Amino acid sequence: MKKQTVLSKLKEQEKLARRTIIIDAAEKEFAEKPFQKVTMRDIAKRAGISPALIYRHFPDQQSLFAEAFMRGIGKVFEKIFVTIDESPDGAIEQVISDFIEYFTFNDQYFQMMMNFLLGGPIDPELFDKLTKIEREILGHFDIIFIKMNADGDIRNHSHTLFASLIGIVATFRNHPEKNMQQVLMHRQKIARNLSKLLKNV
Amino acid sequence: MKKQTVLSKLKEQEKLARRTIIIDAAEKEFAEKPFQKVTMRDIAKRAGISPALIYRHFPDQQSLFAEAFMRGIGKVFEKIFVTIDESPDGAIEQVISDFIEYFTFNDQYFQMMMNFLLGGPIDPELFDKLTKIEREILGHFDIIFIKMNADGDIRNHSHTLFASLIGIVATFRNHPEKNMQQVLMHRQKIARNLSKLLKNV
DNA sequence: TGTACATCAGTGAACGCGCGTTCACTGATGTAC
DNA sequence: TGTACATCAGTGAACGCGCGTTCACTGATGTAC
Repeated sequence: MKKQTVLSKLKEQEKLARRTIIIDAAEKEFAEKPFQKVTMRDIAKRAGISPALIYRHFPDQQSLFAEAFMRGIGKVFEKIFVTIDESPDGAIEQVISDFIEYFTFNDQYFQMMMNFLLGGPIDPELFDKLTKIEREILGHFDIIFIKMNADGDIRNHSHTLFASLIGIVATFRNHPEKNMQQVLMHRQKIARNLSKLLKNV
Repeated sequence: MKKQTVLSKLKEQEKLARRTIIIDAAEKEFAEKPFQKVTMRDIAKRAGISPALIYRHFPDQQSLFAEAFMRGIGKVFEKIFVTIDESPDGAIEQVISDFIEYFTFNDQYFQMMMNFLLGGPIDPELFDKLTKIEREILGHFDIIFIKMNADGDIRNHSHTLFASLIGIVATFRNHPEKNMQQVLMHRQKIARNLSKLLKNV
């Protein structure tokens, strides 16, 4: 292997490492305040770099936020998908409960998801990525209902499940200083009701 | 009746009329673009007045938006409440369908609702009003389930219904230039599935 | 090995814009005497 | 009935601030000869 290649590989890694540092910094900021309030300056400060440097790694704010979002939700859904795939009956209760729990303790990502869903027009490339994720989720939800031998339109059930989960997290939230455990319990209670309903399909 | 009283009553009416004109203008703007993009200048222009004048009637932007929102959703829910009250069985399908239809064609208000739900801290007075509306809605949803002789925790069913409705509207939306009728049909399809599930409670 | 030049990560300050809100002022109408 | 003064809706322009993004520059490291 040529020396140049080695060096350029190191350069690549370095670049990647910097990207990671920036995304980490962004995540930390998101954890502290609503993501709408997180500024490029905040992130730069947290990462210990100049704001301008962020633009050497991401074309704009939306791209950075999107990448942080992808990385964030990637983890949960991988776990959820494994649960679905490995369970003989699709483990609907577990899936619902994991979904609720994750988005309760990572509200940043829920907020971002809502923002992508509700917010106006976005970059087409980003739109494609999000559509792909949504399809993946629905695809796996289908598996649940197939394993349950559900009657009727499987995809329709998946849509119902997905929408209801989103709705539960969107609707019941931190009233001024109600703590997170209470919110979680309330959501889980409604979620259990939902599970029960969906068991009869 | 004294002349002064008459005059001051007219003054009052005039003032109220101006308020109404401003709210109307705001609603018209909301109908044309996502409410986040509607500016005070836009509204003033639409109402044919100076931006500064708005501040003689509303202390700030949030108050104006909130009032427009209240007026907007007030209409649907009144109608929905009547449906519930007058139907022998609570008319759950009708209620679900009306809810979906209204928020499909009045997405502005849905967006505002989401904004209040998700957005951080708001004026306490406004918060109270919104909480009151939510309670009213849940209270009427309770009536549905009572009329249906539902088993188990009634309020929990109402929460489930409310959350799912919100979720359906939040989740399935205008993909770039999919027309509103198609979106409505898709939502109604999921909503019918939800109705079916909730009939078994 | 030494020198001139290229590359490129990295920077702090500045640009530019949007937008809520306020300011200082006008002019019409009402009121007191 | 006429005059001086008060009130108040209404205005256009300006203030102020936040924040994404870009600019012009620096300095370290690599490369060619």
